[in-house]
Amino acid sequence: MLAEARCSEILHILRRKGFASVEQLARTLNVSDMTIRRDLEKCQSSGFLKRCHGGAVLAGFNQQEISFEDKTSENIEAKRAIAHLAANLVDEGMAVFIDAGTTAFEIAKNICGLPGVTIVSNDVHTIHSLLQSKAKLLCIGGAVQKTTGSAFDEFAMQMLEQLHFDAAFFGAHSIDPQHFVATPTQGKMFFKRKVMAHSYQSFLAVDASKFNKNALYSVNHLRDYDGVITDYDFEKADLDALKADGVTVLCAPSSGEHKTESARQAV
Amino acid sequence: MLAEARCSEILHILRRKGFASVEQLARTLNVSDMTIRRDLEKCQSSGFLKRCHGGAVLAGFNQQEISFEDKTSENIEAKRAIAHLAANLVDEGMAVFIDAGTTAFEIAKNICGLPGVTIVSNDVHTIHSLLQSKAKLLCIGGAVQKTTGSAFDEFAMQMLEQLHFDAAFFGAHSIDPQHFVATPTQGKMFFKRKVMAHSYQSFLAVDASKFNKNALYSVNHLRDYDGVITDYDFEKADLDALKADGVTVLCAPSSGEHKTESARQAV
DNA sequence: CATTTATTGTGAAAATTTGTGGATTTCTCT
DNA sequence: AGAGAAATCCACAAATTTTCACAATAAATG
Repeated sequence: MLAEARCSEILHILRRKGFASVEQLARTLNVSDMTIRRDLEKCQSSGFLKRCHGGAVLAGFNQQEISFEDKTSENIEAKRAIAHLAANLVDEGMAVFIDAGTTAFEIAKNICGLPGVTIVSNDVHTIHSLLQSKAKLLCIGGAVQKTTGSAFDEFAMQMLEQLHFDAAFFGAHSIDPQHFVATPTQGKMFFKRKVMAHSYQSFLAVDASKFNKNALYSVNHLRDYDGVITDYDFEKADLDALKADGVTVLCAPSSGEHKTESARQAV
Repeated sequence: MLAEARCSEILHILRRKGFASVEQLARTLNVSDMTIRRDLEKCQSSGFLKRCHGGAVLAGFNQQEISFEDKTSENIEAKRAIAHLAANLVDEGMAVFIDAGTTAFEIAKNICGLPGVTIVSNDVHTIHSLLQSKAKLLCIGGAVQKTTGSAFDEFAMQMLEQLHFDAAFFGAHSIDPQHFVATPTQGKMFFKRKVMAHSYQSFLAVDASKFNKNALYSVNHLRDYDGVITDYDFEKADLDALKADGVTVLCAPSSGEHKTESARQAV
């Protein structure tokens, strides 16, 4: 049986049962458990399932998935470092868009103390958490997706149409090897694009775990951002490839040295 | 059974029953109670349930969840009673607007379990607290007032313009002796009026403390509502005055007897 | 046909999860 | 308030799963 066929069989089983153990799958498909683990790893990075100790669950099967991942996120350190770096890009009085997700939220926490800053977000968690801060808050309305707590429907788009940000900070679901930013939801794709179109500057904040993964909907390219803030510890070759692609990288200190390639200062 | 699957099973049980004991879960899932405790701990940190001595309750329901509200509102008992009464006015599949404030929020908690219900609110607290519920959520966007956590600016008005509710539940700052509902902010006045204009039915939910107070902006009259839900223990003379004014009063049980004056059933 | 490349299996070390017994805390009831 | 019961927490051992490096196998290439 081909590897491809095995993967789709795994997904098929998972869709029926919701979850499956490594041992079970190995027995069913007549391969070693190591092979199953490698298959699961592959499927996970394309976003179809979520790996867990002993097996895997279908992505979105239990709503836990998202918040679980976020809350227990190991790389909260990296996110802090990224947020710290991002904060330098914001000045007093700016109107800043904060994307949904924990990475962007960390940035918001770092800048909400600046005088006269306005924070705009479509993420209920972000808005709710910043109620006690000094920042002015603007909540993007719309149907709220329960798993993420964010809105990105037509209402959100419509409100966006009437706004213009000094800067926008985006998170990302994944960045593929060709340096395209991707997301698993169509609505999010359109929404993110429109936010970018309505922002003077745009920055992408991604921790190392987001690289070399895939998702269905391609949002845009890394070069479309004024800066990509990350803690990923690039190989020299990778950095050269990024530079050749016209990508501006701002490396967060957590990964060691500062590797700021043609970094621009915010206005 | 996988740990992940076990956690989602726990949540599943909890959603059905509201509460589950450690012992019970351990028996059902064939694991030790220590394991269940560790699972509950995990689920709690992702906010899906609230741990308590002997077991766990579903987050967003009973007591615990409203702990932050508790401090701001003394007469939570009355609000519960009012909310309970209000819940009878809502049926499956309805689209319901929930006003900003703790009274209306209590109502939201009471109806968010109904199948197919859509909750619409301009209150960040309400939306945020209902993320774990079954209800569909629509967040009214706009500039968020820090003190109340709600939006009622032009953006909010604009979004409202495109919505139509089956029912709207309002709170109130004050009700003056002439039975006019008042609020201290101009924006809120216009907003509330527009919500009412866009709702098939409108109900006012007010605890006893709101009566015979004043505020600058007069929103409308008690008779403009399809029902006024309260725990206020009216004198006979007061009730007659209200009836003479054409007001429909629905008294919540907390104040003793049911005094439902020409109460209407919801569609 | 030899060589490279990708895929799969194997075993040992590392990490994670689970159960157990005993100390500690919390709850209940007088 | 205090005794007794129940539940929780803690630390450690046992079992299971994962990871890593490397060997074996199969497929592809020149």
